[in-house]
Amino acid sequence: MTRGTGRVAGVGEAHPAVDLPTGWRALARRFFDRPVAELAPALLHTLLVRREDDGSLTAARLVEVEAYGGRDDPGSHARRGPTRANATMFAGPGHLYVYFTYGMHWCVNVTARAAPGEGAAVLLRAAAPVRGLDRMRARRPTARRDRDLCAGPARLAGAFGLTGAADGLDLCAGGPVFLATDGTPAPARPGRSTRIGLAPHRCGGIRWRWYVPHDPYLSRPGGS
DNA sequence: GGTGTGATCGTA
DNA sequence: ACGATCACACCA
Repeated sequence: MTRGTGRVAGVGEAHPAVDLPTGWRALARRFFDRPVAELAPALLHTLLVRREDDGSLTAARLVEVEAYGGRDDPGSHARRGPTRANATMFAGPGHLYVYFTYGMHWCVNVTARAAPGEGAAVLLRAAAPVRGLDRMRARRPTARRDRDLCAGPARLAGAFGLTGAADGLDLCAGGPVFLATDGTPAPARPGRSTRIGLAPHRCGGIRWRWYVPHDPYLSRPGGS
């Protein structure tokens, strides 16, 4: 699968126009074109949306994200410059960066502005399902409760059927995957912590995880 | 509710 | 070797 062509596995060619529910609007390039630590908390309460093959929408509201930067960020895939696997982190703001980890899981990021020659992206860690719950359940039969469908980066990727085939997709080109807002603002006082799952020497003391306080759909209870 | 562990493979 | 993880077993 070619990168960034507006195609996703199991999905046809990019569709130029998407009929969104009343009050929803797709996020434009300028939304993503800012420093990653500013973009990340601004993504809370926005909607990840996928237009399925049959025209139906799968959507979930983001409640937990993490920022990953460039050479100065010891926890980032981009810390050592571009490689085959992390190339999309260097593709400019508003692209989908999907990577493979632990030999079996996919995780989804949204790229942000970065310094010249550097990369940056926001890991989508958890979301509250909004539409297409049946399809999410079909893709994730091991999820016992609906609150487990998108509670975790690999779970979220699984619920949306996003794999390496979606890596490099442009989120601002009318393609099958994009972000939208229904007018719900990001929390004025988001929860904040260090990032999850990083080896101690890679944390760098950086508190680049943001989440919606007390939200039931977080990847870990209580959020902190 | 919590903790501990095996699975599994592309990349460096 | 090592992961920006998950599901399940087991204990409480």
